[in-house]
Amino acid sequence: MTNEELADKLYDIADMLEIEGVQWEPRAYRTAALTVLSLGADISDVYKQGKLMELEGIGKSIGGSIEEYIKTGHIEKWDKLKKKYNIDFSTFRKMRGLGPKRLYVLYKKLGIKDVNDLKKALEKQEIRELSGFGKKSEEEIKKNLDFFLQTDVSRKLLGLVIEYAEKLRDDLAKSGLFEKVEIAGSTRRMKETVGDLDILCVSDNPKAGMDYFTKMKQVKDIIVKGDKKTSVDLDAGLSCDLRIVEKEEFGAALQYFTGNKEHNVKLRKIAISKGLKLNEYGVFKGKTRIAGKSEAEVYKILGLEIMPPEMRENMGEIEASLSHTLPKIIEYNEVVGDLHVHTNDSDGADGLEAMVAAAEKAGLSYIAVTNHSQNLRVANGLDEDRFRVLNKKIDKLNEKSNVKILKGVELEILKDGSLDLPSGLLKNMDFVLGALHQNLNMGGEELTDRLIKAINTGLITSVAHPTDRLINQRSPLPLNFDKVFDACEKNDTLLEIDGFPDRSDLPFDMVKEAKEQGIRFSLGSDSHRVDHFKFLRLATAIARRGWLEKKNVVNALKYSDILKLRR
DNA sequence: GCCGTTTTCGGCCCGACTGTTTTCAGTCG
Repeated sequence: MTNEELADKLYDIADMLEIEGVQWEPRAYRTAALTVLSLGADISDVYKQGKLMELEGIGKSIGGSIEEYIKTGHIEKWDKLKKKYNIDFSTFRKMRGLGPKRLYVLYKKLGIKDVNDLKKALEKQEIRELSGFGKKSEEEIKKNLDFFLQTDVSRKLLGLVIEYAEKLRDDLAKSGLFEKVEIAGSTRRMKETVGDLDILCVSDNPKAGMDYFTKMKQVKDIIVKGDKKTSVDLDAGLSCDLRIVEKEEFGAALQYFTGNKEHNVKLRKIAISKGLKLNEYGVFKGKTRIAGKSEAEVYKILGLEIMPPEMRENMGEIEASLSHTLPKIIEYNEVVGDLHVHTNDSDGADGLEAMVAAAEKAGLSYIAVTNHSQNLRVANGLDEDRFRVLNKKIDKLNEKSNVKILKGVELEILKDGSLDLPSGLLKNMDFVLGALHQNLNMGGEELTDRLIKAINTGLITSVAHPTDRLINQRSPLPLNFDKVFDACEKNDTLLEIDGFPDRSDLPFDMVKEAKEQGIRFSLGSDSHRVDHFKFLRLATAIARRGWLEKKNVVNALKYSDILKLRR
């Protein structure tokens, strides 16, 4: 049983209760479902620790249902409701345009249970005959179904859309129709994955602005179009909301559309407790706007210090802000080196000199060249002799290079926890990334012991991409991270934040946890070619989302100091 | 059904857009 499966059940119950016309329960179930979804840990572990009821939005009744589901695999309430409403809600939730109420009408009148039934009914043009529907509704549903069936609905990787989003922003700005253009939403928070793009503009001619937007070459289809809000599908396979507001509203709107949702809900409640109202147009006392021009002004009037967008995930930042204990998180320009770089000596595409030149162009003052070790044959891993040759080459290049090069390795941690290269060589390396790549089909406990044994050699500087997850492709390894963190703390071993888009590993919530235990981090782009250095920015974003300060990140050290990391 | 910086009872974020409705419900974010 996964958190996602449980969340689906809870969302189903919410949908079915909404059909029943029940007043507030659906909201409670949705809150609980979201809590389960965004939980860092496995829900059954939380249950075993007896901490279910401590979770936000989970009380006696829903907590009981979760317990029932963990123990039996069923929730009686769900079973009962599902007998009345045998609809494939979870699939329809991923499709746009049909909510519980209209799904129920389709179910009752036409017997539509799932996407296949819907397709048939559309072919027969039955839907337009229903009261409350019409020709336009039917066409809209068909359009949404086609889009759903053709498009990969999973969230896109930030690293693959951020430049596209920035170009879209710049193209809008170049039109001259907008006073301001700003990216908001999860892209502004630098979340690892992005569902759609949110762009916020100021213009005194919204009609012309929206016309320009909907005619841009990136726009494939218009979903809704108004003066304040327009939604479109883009050629990049994701949708985009454009909002246009007045200058005086810009800060409130930027705050609102940056989110995340739970962060905003909490802010609104604070506003209410102060007798104020917060919406995307400002902070209001009665009907008078008392703030809204800038984000800082909005936070200040609510009694909060503003925090960077990366921190706005309702992970304690509002409480820290209220108590004036927000950390000063690391700035992008404070990261001066990249500590995970490959060359064509192992599986990179470009040579050492080219990579160093690209690093200089990226404004870096040093890089660690960390090619794979011999056992990773698929990546052309290097043996001891080849490393000695490469290291000599690095020493020579270092004499004339502006960008300093650390002699490194991304070292295989073998099946039994031993290291893939002799310790004599490793002791002369400047930076050793320990990595698990092979023989991963063992139990969590064995895997944890294997990694800890390697850490305890004291020869590993940093643990590469610690969970080994690949977003949308591969689950994290079943490691016991409490134990791994303890081992890192004891050996003063770093954890890596790998910024390669589908890795984004360590994930930000675990970064925050490890930081609280005093562990330090290394950041790496995991570059395999000259244009990959841009991923260091994504690693830095994860560091910021995990509340890391300058002192927690070794990439903020000078070259001479980073050499001292090795004993 | 959940929750508490005026509350253990009585609230629950709130606005934009669309279609089919003649004043609003459904959906989305």
